[in-house]
Amino acid sequence: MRTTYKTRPKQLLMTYLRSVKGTATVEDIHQALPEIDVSTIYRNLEKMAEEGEVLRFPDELGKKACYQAAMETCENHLHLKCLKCGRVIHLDCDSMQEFVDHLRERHGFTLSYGTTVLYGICKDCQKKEDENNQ
Amino acid sequence: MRTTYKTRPKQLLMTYLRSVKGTATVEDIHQALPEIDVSTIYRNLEKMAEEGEVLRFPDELGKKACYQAAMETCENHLHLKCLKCGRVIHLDCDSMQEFVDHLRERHGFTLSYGTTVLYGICKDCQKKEDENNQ
DNA sequence: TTGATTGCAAACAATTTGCAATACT
DNA sequence: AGTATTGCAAATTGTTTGCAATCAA
Repeated sequence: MRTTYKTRPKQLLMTYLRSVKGTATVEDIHQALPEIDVSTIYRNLEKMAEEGEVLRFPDELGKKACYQAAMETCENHLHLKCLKCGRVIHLDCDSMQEFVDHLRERHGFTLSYGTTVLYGICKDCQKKEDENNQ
Repeated sequence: MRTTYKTRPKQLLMTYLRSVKGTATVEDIHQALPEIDVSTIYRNLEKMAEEGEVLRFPDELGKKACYQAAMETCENHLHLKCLKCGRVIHLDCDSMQEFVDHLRERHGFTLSYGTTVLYGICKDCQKKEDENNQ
């Protein structure tokens, strides 16, 4: 019989996470809620992530975790990063939606969310490269 | 005038990375090449990643980095992770290829590589859920 | 009251940095 | 010779854990 207590730290944590637009690192959270110990933050986030209340992502460099409150309408973020110029292209919803539909139709998989960066060469850099090779 | 020396550690590193099918962690590399100090491995990998010679990914948990020699044909990894059962579905190449083509046609973006996990509900869990709601 | 949860401090793991010694050209 | 690069050791950063004190039910 595993009971769960509704404690102050937990409530503050969720309130804070829900108030944040995007993702927050443990450091962000601890700065916003200095009265809560980092170990408590880590412990709760892990549990909440297991239960699907919050989502966990690796940060851009894979060095720390980012958390985000799981919303009803969790946006799918998809970015295309050019290996040459570093430009980040935000993939529009239609392109994403098509892919989401494809996943459902062909794989029976209902996408809830995803954050990722795809690396490649963008249009402009490709053009430049082509011109140089001419 | 920034010159670059072709040193033994660098060569061993690249040879090793190219011999590995997928990605390798710094630990993997250091175990394979114990004569090279980890700091040297880190320093070189960072430089190589900047120059595009190797690719850097966060590992599954976002706790450490994985590196991979940048190949001509760099496989795109795409996994679908079910939020319910945790099952990981490996997305087949065709689905991926379609998406890659779409990116090129519609966005002029040439995808080099990408590693990501998309979270959602898999077919089986959906079925179970539907049955329960009936 | 009883077990879940917290804060603190110490442990761990991954990565980075300073610096003197060494290797490359 | 002169600079880039290395190995080593120490420092940093992100995360986890043990444990006694505290809190929620």
